[in-house]
Amino acid sequence: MPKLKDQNKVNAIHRAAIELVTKTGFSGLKMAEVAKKSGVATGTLYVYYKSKEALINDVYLVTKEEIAGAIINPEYLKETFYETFKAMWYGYFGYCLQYPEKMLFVEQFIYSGYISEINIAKADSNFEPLDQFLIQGQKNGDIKEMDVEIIKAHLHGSVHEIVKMNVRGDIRLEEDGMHTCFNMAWDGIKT
Amino acid sequence: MPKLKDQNKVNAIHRAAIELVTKTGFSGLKMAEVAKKSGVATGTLYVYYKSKEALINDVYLVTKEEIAGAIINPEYLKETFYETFKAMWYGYFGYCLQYPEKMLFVEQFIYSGYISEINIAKADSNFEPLDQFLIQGQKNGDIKEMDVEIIKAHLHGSVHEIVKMNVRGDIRLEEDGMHTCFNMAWDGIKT
Amino acid sequence: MPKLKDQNKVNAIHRAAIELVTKTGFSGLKMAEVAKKSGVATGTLYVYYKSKEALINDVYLVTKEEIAGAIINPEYLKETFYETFKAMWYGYFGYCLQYPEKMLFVEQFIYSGYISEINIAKADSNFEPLDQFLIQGQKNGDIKEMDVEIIKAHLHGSVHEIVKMNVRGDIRLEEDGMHTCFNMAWDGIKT
Amino acid sequence: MPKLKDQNKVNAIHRAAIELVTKTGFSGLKMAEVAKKSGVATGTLYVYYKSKEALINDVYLVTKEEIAGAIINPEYLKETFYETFKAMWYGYFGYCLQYPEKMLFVEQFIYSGYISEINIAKADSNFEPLDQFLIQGQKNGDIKEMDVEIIKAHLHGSVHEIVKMNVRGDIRLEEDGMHTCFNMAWDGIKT
DNA sequence: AATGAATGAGATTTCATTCAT
DNA sequence: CATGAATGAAATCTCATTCAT
Repeated sequence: MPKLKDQNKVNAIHRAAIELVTKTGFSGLKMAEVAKKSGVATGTLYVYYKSKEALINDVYLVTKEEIAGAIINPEYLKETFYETFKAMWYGYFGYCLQYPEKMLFVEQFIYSGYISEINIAKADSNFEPLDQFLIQGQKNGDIKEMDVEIIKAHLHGSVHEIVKMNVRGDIRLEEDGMHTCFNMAWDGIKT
Repeated sequence: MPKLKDQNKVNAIHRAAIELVTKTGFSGLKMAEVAKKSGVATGTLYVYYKSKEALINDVYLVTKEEIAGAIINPEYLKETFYETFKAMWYGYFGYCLQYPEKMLFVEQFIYSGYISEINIAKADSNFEPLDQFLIQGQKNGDIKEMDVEIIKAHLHGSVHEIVKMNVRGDIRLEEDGMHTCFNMAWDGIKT
Repeated sequence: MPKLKDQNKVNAIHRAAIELVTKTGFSGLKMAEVAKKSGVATGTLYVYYKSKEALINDVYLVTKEEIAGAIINPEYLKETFYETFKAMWYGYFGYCLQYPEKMLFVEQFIYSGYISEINIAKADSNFEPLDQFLIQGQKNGDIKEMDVEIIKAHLHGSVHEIVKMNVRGDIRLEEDGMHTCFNMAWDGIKT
Repeated sequence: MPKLKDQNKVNAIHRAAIELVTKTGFSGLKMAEVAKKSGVATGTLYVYYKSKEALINDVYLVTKEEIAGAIINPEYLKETFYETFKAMWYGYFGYCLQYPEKMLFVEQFIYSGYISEINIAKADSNFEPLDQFLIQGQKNGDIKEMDVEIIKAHLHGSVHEIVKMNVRGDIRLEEDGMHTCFNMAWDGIKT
């Protein structure tokens, strides 16, 4: 969490960190480069964060919140479970396609050696409503009965890997392809 | 690839590297620690590999081959597509459950900043037969029509995330749970 | 020397610098901490002093003057050399007991790497009358014949070390102990 | 304490650190300079010590032991308390004259901000025999009755300040001067 | 004058790699 | 081949000082 103010700078620093991690991995993330890319002096990074670790953890937290927002959105509430789920899935898939760096950052973070357990828990709490939604779907007989964590893992694992393929250029996702992906997701979990 | 011989040492070095990467990520992998954990001197690492990058790439290649072997196995060939697929899926899932460090190593490698493109291609070539198998399934109308890469991404993304949950202790997979996971996978891709 | 005015702030800055030096040494003295402890902004320190060195030198000079005043005091002039000396010694000892931070600051200053030779000489000039007094004592046969600088070194070295013990809590000085200390001092220099 | 070996290097590092501290104070001690002066690479310093603080603490400990050896020496044991004390005093005074850097290092260390309490206690334990000797002298009525710590403080405070004067060139100690200094010391503590 | 965020030179520390033994 | 102490380039971090407000 930033010590002081100037949200513009905080944003620029976050953006720089995320992009650099995506390009070179956590091992390649250098404070000097973050500084340069975000247009501040190295010392300034330490005005906002007490260490590289703190910076990375903050980026994680903020990004996770953003991701939660891409899934959990009042506009996505529809008549049926299916329709709501579909809106959420497309929300998430679209987010990942648009911001694959953020998706990658978050994914790699957990195995980066920079984890703060407290932050993980804090970040996870943003997804509470999603859990509730899925549990309701199970009660209504819409989707398979099993640990909600597994369902979420199955769903986002699939999304992530597909988006990664797309980013790497190994595939080229068309409108159609996306729908088939959704069908795989839905067919997998529906009863 | 190792410069010289003594397969025992090579194995010990691989094991150490994999375990350490899982614990601290690539950013945290230190040659000194690899040496200590594998019971050799730092200098010795450079007898076997010309650099950290070379070591990591070799571990990647060897592990990818091992993984391919866990999926593509003559014993898994059955009467029907479904049965063969099932055997393969369980083969992979079982491998990941048993060696999550290897699964994680391989997964993170691509975004580690240590990639050698040549190695990636070489590693991927091991999975050719799997592609053929899936394409045949599509021709036969067993599974959905779409880019095979996407199907693979969908499947292994799901497996990885579920295994990671299990490793972290967020869920506890029983015999039953595994079957439901398989059903999610199969229901997702079947026609 | 302060650039401008507001004696309250100057005093607060001095106090802060002295206390911090006592706690962490000159190597640990940070302008940011001086600012915080004295209740001003870092920038303000540079309104009053052109550099850290200038600040430290000013504190040194002012404190040395204060110390001279604790020793050289018209009220201390008595009938005999012994009585005057005794009054001075108690004056100095009492001062050091009351302001050990100032004593320590001054003591460490010389080896701090922040010395300005001019300031040292200026500070020393305050002690001229003490030199005269001691020389007179030698002429009268009250105290041993030897370089006055040595006598002063002997006396204040003793006082400082005893006070430091007391500050550290290694000893607990009572009224009695102080008298014995004085006797050590006097017996050492008397003829 | 050194991690590994090569006592030559350890000695060179110690010597460099002591000389540099004497010249520029603790604030001026730079690892790069210690490395250069002792003829090793900066990295090598960290092979021997885990931090600047550890290095400084080790120098302190070793130097304190050396100092204890300069005072507590079987050859100094004489017929009378007076004679033994005299030998010890000259031993210490001589040591300080010969190695003023070490004396200064030790003196400044305590207020350097680099103290490790454990080390202080460990270093002090070397002086146990001296305490015993002084206590015996009090029992025999040779010297004044008072806390031994105060006597030691009085004595070494005097020695240090006189030696410092000499080093600075403010005085020039002759054979004679030294004897007078001893007389001040002895007259001060004798009964 | 006063502020405190921003700076960047410079310090400490790390770690992949080398090399004498 | 094996070793591990030594290296030094490069990274992280600090902090005196500046400067826009």
